[in-house]
Amino acid sequence: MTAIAPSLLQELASRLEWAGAKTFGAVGQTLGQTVTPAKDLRFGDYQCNGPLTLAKTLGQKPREVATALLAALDVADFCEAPTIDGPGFLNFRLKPDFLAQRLQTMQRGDRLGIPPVPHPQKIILDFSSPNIAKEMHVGHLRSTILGDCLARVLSFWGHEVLRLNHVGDWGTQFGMLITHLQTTHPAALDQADALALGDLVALYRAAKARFDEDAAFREASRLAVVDLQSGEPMARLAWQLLCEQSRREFQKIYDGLGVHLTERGESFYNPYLKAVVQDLAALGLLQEDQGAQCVFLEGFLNKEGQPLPLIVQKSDGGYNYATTDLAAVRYRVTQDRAQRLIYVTDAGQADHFAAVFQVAQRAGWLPPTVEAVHVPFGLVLGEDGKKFRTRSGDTVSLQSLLDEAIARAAADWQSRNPGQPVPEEVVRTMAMGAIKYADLSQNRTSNYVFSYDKMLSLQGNTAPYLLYAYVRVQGIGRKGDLDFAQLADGLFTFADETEITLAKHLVQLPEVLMAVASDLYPNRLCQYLFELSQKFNQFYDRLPVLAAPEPERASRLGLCDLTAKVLRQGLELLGISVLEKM
RNA sequence: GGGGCUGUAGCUCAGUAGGAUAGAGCGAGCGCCUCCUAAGCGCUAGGCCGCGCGUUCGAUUCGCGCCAGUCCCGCCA
Repeated sequence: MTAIAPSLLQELASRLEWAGAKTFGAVGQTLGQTVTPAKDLRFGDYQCNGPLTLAKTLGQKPREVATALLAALDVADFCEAPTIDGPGFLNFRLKPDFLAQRLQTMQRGDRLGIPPVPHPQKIILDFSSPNIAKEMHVGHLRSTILGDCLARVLSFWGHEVLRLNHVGDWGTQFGMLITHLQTTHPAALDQADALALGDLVALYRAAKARFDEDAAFREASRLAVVDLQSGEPMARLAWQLLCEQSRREFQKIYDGLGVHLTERGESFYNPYLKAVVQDLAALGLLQEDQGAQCVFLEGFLNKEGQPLPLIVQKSDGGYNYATTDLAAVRYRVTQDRAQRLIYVTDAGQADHFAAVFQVAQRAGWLPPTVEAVHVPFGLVLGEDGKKFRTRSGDTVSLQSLLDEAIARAAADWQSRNPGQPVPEEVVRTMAMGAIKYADLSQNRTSNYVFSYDKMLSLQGNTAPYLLYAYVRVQGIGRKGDLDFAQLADGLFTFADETEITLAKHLVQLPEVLMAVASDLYPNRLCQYLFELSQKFNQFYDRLPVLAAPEPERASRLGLCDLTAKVLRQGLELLGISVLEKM
């Protein structure tokens, strides 16, 4: 008997695929893709609806298809005999013996029994990407949190993940800013930290306003960009000072969130921009339109039905973000040798990335062997359902948002523990966990309503609820004081339904982590962990652990220990640290 | 005007390669601590799955058309 895959879903899929092919030929192979976790636990643990669909193609009755399939299907090593129910559903139930054995495997391994993928990929994950000379704001929060979580999950599977911070450190805004500073704060151009970053942000706004209304200023700014791009020393120095200052501010936030990134900003690709345009021209993809160099897109039409252009060189000869992104794709494929490019940016950039990927493919820079994918996400809204802003209408700086979450978590803790000193680490962990979990637990494609009260709540699908479940389970483990390394086989026995329910949930971890790695939806992992906590709490409520007789006591301690390990690992993959006491 | 995303319980949201009685949390009501942290658990109430048409044995899911919200739409990123 061959080994059973860590993902039982995948194991069932490949067995069904084999049995389907044997019974019905090529059309039967697709049966493997029709197995899902059971919708209702009364039906079993996994279900396959394939026979109903296949029956139509084959012109047979669904139940006949199911019966024929079962004759060729052997899952007896981990499932009870499958049943055919309703119009032709196949239902599978895991064998308790197998469950016990699988839990033991998870218990003993340092990776919860999940081996890394056999063929790791080089993956570039592009996320966070704030703009130099501006403060990070709530809009950067989702990219940073989502990107970090995806990086952690992909790394867990053994992929080589390069986390790139594609910071906005180049282009028109620097021309504006430098020109404005020349007249208002010349010291900032050649002395480090002459301005606070907050002032810099205000100055940036002022510069933008001048740029929009003052033609002379616009021209001066344009010349400043030219200076900068040609490497003129004074412009270069000013640019470096501004970048350094911003970088330090960003780092404070990344440190607070526990997020690591490699900075490789837009300026990095500057030397490659010219070649992008030249090579597009050589490939015959480039056309001039109103003075700009464009690639006309397939499938993107304007209101007259004409193809829309992707501009890669402006009429003034400058390059833009499309050029940079094309150069980046090219560099990441040829120099970094990436096999998967992932961009975590807001949904508003969907068209832009679709256009860039299309042009890169047509130019041959993005071969079919490399997957490029935009991971879009919705807006962060305030509780009024409108864009998240301060009361005065400004965008909320990320630092103030994090500080506010910590302050509220501290106040909440104090109200429940009057007169006691507030444990800084506990409060910090809860606050950061709450912010991350609130974001990650929602389907990223929808807009998300930011609410301190909800994310910090101890009830419901929140980080504090999960952290508390972990604290409870660890409390038992400490008192139980069992050395699992010393225990022989046969640790797990199931006397009660809640134990089996918990056990079945625990063994589903691999298939959930696989789904997150392929579909890039972290909310699935959150859902899994929340359900795990609920199932653990039900078990905890119903059954004694420490006071139970052997062998139940050791088995239940084993379930507690494994639950703790899965919770800790799962939360770590979300970028959330656990607490031992609350 | 064109395109993307979204529309599911009072609120915040899951879910669906088309399938068995549509799920959870919060909020509301009721119950459970001589017992491992009650920051917990159980029960009850609450739904034309935005609207209409179509494909299908079967549509919340797929297609088309509306309606509403939101974002994007050649030289910002």
